[in-house]
Amino acid sequence: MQSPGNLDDVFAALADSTRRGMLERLSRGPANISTLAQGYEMSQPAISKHMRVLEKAGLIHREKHGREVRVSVNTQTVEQARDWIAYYTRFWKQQFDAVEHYLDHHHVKNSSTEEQP
Amino acid sequence: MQSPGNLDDVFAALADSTRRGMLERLSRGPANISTLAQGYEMSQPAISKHMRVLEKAGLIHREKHGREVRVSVNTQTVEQARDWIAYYTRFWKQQFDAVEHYLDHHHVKNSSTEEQP
DNA sequence: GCTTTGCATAACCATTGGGTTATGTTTTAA
DNA sequence: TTAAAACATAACCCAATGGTTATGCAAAGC
Repeated sequence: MQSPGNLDDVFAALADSTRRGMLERLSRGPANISTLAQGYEMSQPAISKHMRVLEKAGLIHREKHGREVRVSVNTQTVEQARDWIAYYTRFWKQQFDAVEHYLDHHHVKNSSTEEQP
Repeated sequence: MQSPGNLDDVFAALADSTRRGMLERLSRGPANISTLAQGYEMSQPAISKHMRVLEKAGLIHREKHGREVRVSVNTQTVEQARDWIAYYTRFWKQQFDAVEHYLDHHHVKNSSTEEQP
């Protein structure tokens, strides 16, 4: 049973283009591991390791069907990561807009890194 | 000039609670590095390294003011990461909902990992 | 002027991460 | 029943990460 995924593991799992590619592939529906491995020039154990990382992060769910493993995305964990960013983005943009507003009202655009002599 | 940040670097930067803590702190407004370091029991060079990671990822912007460095969040990069997740979340949830719908119509809930004998 | 403050940088160390080859196990196909 | 397919696991290698101490350096304070 994969944990809901702490953010350290979740973001670390997303920090690899191979794993992101697999998740993108999974947006077209669940797939076997060998299917997910298509197009990646790396050994099968390497793929296996990536799956472990994604699973430990709680980003995917595995289902054994005979000798194959069907993988699907755990939307809860994915939304958890998105929500962390989305929550703070609100405040970050807010202050960003405030600076824009300030610059706009003082007609000093393009001065972000300038030093006044 | 920091790059717009490729997703590898961005997510890797987010995969550390110290750095996420600093970004959270920055949601209350820009701050000096020494201010950001408050509450973390680690050496100053360690903090410096974290700042470099955040900057290389394009997540923050530095502004020298005398001997101090004012740090603020680069909202573009942050939104870029959020958008990647948000975009695929749509499809992931879609198929997730489809499965839910299927299970609902066949009255076979709680059967995700069961094997029928 | 001299000292302290706020950083950066270098050199080092232990751990982790992403890859490999080799091997094993279970299920399916011939 | 024997072979092949679809995985997992172990042992290893090398580069990257996150921390340290030591040092340097420019700006501020006294």
